[in-house]
Amino acid sequence: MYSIQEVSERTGLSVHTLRYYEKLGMLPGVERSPGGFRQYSDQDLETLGLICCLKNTGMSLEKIAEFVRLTNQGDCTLKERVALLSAHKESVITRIDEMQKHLEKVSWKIDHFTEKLREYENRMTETSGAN
Amino acid sequence: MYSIQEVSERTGLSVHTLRYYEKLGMLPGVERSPGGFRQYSDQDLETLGLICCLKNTGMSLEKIAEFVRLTNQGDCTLKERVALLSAHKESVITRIDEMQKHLEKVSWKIDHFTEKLREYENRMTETSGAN
DNA sequence: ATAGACCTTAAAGTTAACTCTAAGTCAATA
DNA sequence: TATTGACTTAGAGTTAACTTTAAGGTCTAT
Repeated sequence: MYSIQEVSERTGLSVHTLRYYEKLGMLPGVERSPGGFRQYSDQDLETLGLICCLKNTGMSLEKIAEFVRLTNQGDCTLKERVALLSAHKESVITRIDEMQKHLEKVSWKIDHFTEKLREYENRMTETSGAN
Repeated sequence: MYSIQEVSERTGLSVHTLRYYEKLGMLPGVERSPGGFRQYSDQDLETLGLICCLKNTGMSLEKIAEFVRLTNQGDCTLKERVALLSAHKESVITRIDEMQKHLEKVSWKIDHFTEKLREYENRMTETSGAN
């Protein structure tokens, strides 16, 4: 069992964010101590790991909460969960592909500016540093 | 020369967004008709193309505006611009890499759920559809 | 038994990037 | 010439994802 502070350190999410995620239904059923403190299980950490993966690949918190809800409904939602994750996977692959294309254009620009910079520095050298 | 409407269609940005970008300093010096309407040049479209590349690879509008300001200061900012774009390029490469790692974990989960789903469906078939 | 760290909830504030509204100007057309 | 529709500005509203604040309860070490 881990305190919210420990989980914060392990996941890199702030304690505020952890409570916020719970409120959004992204991490239901976290146990409480007699005093009402959250006590995270290894399973909770596991779930948080997947949540971070989904978040870091651009899934909205709302969608993640939907996925978690399905998970808690048991095996009868397995098909839906596979569909949800597969659709997400496809969209991420597409996005990475687009980013790579855009990045290529940025690379061309860098090359172009580097060339222009070389010319500019030559001009500066020819006029022996004046202006 | 293109009207804001035409530019909106060509770039996929809304007319609101185009004016907003201009207000943020991302596209200064767009010409105006006698009546005060914006008249975009081919150069403006070119600049918008780069802006979209930078935006779609995750650069903030503020950073893009900074880049455009440098551009308008002429060749003496070439070095800075190369540095800015190169740093951006590196960060995008890193981000793509991270996304691919996260995506791999999502793929494992899909495989795992698919396997569980197969087992689940077998159970359902064995009990000949009941429950 | 009490100080100080750490926990609680509810709700307001922040930031980025739009997105929309209001009130008015300009241009082509019936 | 009067209406329609595209354009103008300034500024308010929206959404996602936090982040902070307020007001207070709990735990641990002395």
